[in-house]
Amino acid sequence: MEEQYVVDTWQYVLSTHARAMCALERELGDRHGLGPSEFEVLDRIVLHDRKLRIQELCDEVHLSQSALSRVVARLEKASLVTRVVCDADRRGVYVSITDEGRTRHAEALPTHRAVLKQVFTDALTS
Amino acid sequence: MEEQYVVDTWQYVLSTHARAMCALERELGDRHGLGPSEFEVLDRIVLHDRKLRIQELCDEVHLSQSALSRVVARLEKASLVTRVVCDADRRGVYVSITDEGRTRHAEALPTHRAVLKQVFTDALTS
DNA sequence: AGATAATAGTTGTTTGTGCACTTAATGCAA
DNA sequence: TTGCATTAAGTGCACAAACAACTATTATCT
Repeated sequence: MEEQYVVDTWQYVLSTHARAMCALERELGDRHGLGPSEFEVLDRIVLHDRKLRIQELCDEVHLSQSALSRVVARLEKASLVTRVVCDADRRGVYVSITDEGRTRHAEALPTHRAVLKQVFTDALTS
Repeated sequence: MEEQYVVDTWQYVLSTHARAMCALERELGDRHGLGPSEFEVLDRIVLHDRKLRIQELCDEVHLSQSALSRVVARLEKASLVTRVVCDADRRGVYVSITDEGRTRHAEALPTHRAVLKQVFTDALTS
């Protein structure tokens, strides 16, 4: 693998990530009261259309288990998800989305996609 | 632009960024006592091969001005760079790399590239 | 069965980052 | 020159994230 390819790709990833994250934080935050991590968790649950274990979420969003635990705690406090102990394995916790959570996610989804589309478009034309 | 393209690209960026950042933090930290941001700043100065203004660095690394100010402060404390007030515009600050900084950067460079190469290779084969 | 290891999730602590604000210097207009 | 806006950089504060330590439950081994 070429050195220059590695450096260029990394530069692309860094710059895209920074601009998209920044824009998502602003837009999702201002318009829907959600952080990128909060949205991501809701999005995963909606995508799978079922309750998920913390660890399953851990595999999909790029957060440590402890960070994820706190994201879920914030979401629960905002009544967007509920936590229930799994009775097959009582160590585990299922996270379900509430109706309010579904609504909020549905509202935020177009914003999320629009921001990304904008960022990727800008990346091509600059 | 296709919705699916946007979602997939974003997923790629998120996952690559997370894995590379995590690995860089670990390897650069353990082996060279540098964070990714610290390395990035040193790398930019070496690349340009001259002292740079804080704001010039700001355009190249993806950090806020305040975060950058603190990175430079940490680097200065570690004697890897020096800060001198620009006498043309006395608001500005030049950041120069020290010999020790050059040495440390030269040591860390192969690690940095190797980590990225590894991450990108894994991404292709998984 | 009892002891030990392993796993799921939460909590304490530290650290890096962004935002808003401050300080200092420069540019510009009347 | 004076007054005011602008720009460069640093600082106080709040917050999210990672790491390590902890609790509770389950699996394993003798």
